[in-house]
Amino acid sequence: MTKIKTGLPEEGLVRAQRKELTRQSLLNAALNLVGQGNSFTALGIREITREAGVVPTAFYRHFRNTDELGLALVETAGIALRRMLRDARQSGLPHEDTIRLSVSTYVAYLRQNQLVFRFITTERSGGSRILRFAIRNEINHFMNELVTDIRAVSAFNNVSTQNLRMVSDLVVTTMMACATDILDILPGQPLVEEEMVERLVQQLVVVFLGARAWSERPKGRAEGSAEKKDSQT
Amino acid sequence: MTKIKTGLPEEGLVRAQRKELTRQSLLNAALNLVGQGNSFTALGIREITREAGVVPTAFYRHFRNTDELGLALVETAGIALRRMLRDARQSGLPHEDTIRLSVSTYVAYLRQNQLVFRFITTERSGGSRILRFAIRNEINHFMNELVTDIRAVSAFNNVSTQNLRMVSDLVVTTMMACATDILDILPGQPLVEEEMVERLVQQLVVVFLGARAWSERPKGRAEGSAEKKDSQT
DNA sequence: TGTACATCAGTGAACGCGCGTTCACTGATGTAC
DNA sequence: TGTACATCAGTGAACGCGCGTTCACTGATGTAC
Repeated sequence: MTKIKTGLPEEGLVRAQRKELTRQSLLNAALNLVGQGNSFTALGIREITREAGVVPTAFYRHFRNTDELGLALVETAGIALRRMLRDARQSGLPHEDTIRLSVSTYVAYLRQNQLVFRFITTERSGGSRILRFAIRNEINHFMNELVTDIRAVSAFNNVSTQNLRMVSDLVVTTMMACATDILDILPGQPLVEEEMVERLVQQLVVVFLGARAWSERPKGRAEGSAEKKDSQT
Repeated sequence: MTKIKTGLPEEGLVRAQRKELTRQSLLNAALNLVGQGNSFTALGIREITREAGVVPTAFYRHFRNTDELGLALVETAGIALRRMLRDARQSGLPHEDTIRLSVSTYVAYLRQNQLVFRFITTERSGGSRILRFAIRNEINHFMNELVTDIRAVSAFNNVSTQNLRMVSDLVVTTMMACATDILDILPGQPLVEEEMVERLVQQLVVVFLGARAWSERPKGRAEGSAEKKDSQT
């Protein structure tokens, strides 16, 4: 009998593909459990494999321990973040409408990758040391890209890199904090979410206004003496 | 034989006092374990009692479960926060030097109550639902007091409460994020800490500059049309 | 003050349970000829 | 194409261990008279 290639999932897949499928179901199982309110740190191998529908020992074919699985999840989150930035890079100026648009993109991604983001926000400070640093690293990458993006905006092209980093850090912190809040509200409360999104928009506007004022302040002239540029190209 | 009252600890204490001592050693044990890098959520009763030097079953004389102990810790943190605000309330204007002073107070408190704050920052997003909400509640209290304090500053006395809350939320978020970072660096790196403190100061300055610009922006006139007041009484 | 009884913080044995990890296995898939 | 062997993802039994919780207890402390 020759190989049958049907359109069904599971059938007609090579061994490596089936293995990858199991791996994914383990990752999804962990995310689902975290989504149900469990702390990832407290998850056990048996718990995860039970949720994934495989035998406990199958776990070891894919990961050495739960930390290794966690690192794989961090990578997933990093990919999502980078994808988001690519999508958001259509806009330019940090004015209120642009910010509102970017925030919309952001919140949409939060909702779309709810479980991964919940994992990130909870384990960023609560997880094991290795996990925390991996996540912080991923967020740093995100911040660096943000620096590049902000630099592209004419209003900020005379600000020192160091100050840009400081501001970007502030922006990212604000966004992450909001993610925690949004992901914690129950699904049936769209009004609360709207309020939170509006608050985030306002806070980011405040930050950017402050950043402009900062770059124009008389004291630290190291960053270049900018004249007021109400650039709205 | 009559009661002997010596100056020694443990001796000459009434039963209730001895009980309170054990309770405190349970709380401290949990904090120490969290400080050693453990996630509070993953702590067990046996682990805590072992660290405290009592038998596992003694735990139940004080708490029904670890969540109840966690709530007691949240309360401790709340007290520390309020004490800090009282200390910091000596200053007035949100200018760079004042902010630097407040931040110094803040960081000193962080160091002084290192374990409690580490507990707060890790469990704020990583703990059980009940714990997360208790912590958020405590932080909200903190924020409300901050609103009152900021309102007292002349430069902001014409800003709507809603906007003040939005800005205060931003301030608190920034401070908490910095706490996470500072508490995560190793003890022997004072330089890194200095940098982090300086960054926090700058970020808060940016936020307050932004807040002033926001309250003066032409769009939303609901907050009152403030003239520039470079108030440095 | 002294005595007799009550309280209750902390003890220690015991329980059933789920955990992580080992091991030898099975049988479908892959490979060499 | 067919055959014979190798690989290896997933299985299932078994292990020793620490867990949370129960229970009856002990003996110092507290209270009533």
